[in-house]
Amino acid sequence: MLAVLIEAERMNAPKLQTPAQATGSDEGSPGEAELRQAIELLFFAYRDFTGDPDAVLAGRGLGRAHHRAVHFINRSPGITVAGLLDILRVTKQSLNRVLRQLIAEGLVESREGKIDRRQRNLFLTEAGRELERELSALQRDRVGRALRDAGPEATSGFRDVLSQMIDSESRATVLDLIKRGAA
Amino acid sequence: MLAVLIEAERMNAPKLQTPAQATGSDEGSPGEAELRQAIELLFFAYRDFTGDPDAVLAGRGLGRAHHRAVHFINRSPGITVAGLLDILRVTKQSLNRVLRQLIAEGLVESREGKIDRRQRNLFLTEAGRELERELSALQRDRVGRALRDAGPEATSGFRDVLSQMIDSESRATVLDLIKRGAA
DNA sequence: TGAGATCAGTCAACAAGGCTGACATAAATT
DNA sequence: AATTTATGTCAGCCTTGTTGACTGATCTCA
Repeated sequence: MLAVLIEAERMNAPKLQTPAQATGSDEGSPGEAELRQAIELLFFAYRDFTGDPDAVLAGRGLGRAHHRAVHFINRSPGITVAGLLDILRVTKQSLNRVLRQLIAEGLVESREGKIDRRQRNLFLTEAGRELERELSALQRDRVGRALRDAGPEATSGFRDVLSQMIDSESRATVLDLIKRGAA
Repeated sequence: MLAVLIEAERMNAPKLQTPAQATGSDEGSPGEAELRQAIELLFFAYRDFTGDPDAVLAGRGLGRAHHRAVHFINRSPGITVAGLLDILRVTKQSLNRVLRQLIAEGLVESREGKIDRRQRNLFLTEAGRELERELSALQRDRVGRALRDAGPEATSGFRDVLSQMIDSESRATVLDLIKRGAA
């Protein structure tokens, strides 16, 4: 194994090519090779980013879908099912399966809406908050370390690029959602 | 629907909070709210990033797993099954199912290794290359536009942060893999 | 040369988490 | 009173991951 990959030096991580010269594109616009690198970087980074929580969740018989629900319920306690559907963009059947499990395991509580009694307001129980803290601690460690090591300039570049990657029609809405805290 | 999200102004995307003051962390290290924002940004951006190709693939009866295989075969023509397993980190049964379909559809060709006849060297057929071009064009458009709009400074910050997010044990190896082109 | 390791492929069974379609109920709205 | 909305649920399907067991061909090494 590792056939292709063995001989890489483990220390001093090789810097990726810098924008300018590297891939020939005359101006500031990224060349083909640069784009491929960015795309692959996204793939590998995202894989490791989701890897830590996945491992914890697997031990509990839960999956990434549960993590997403727990994250957004923690973030906006009392969020309705429809609100969560909007954010996650899955079908209600899909979400419902996840919520049912979370409620059965005592991680999430569903209360009848006070203004509109058809709605259900979702909350984490203490056990749910504990799980959330465990999962987010892992991701905050990883992301926090990356941002710190890369520095504040890089951090703002990272944010700018990711923001621009969001569908332009929903960008403002999504960024606004992200910007507001728990609310 | 969109209950929570409606009233966001669509124009002039709201800037996320800036590192310094915003979340109280005394020094340059990111605060809790900043980290949550970065994590959510990653989630939303990655979702849209994978959305374009997913839509095309769905029309062909293929999925994201096929995309990954096609991408890395295109990138390293002649790669062996073991090499691909190493990169994708899935089981050979899982990969084999995907490869079998790709070969059956005439998108991938598997040739007996010349040096080691146990190995199989994988190549895209012309149809495979065409699909690859279609898929990567979508992603290159999105990522290219994002990098261009965010500028070269942001681009390098984006790369730095993502690089730091990769597991430190495999970072050098992975970055080296990314850095080399098709080779 | 012969034993054992390695590369690839396969079968079977299972689980997570997407999806569609059809329906039911309670509550709100018109 | 009729209709719409919010939620929940049943049933069935698909993709893509998993484990475990086993085969055949080929390479390597003692």
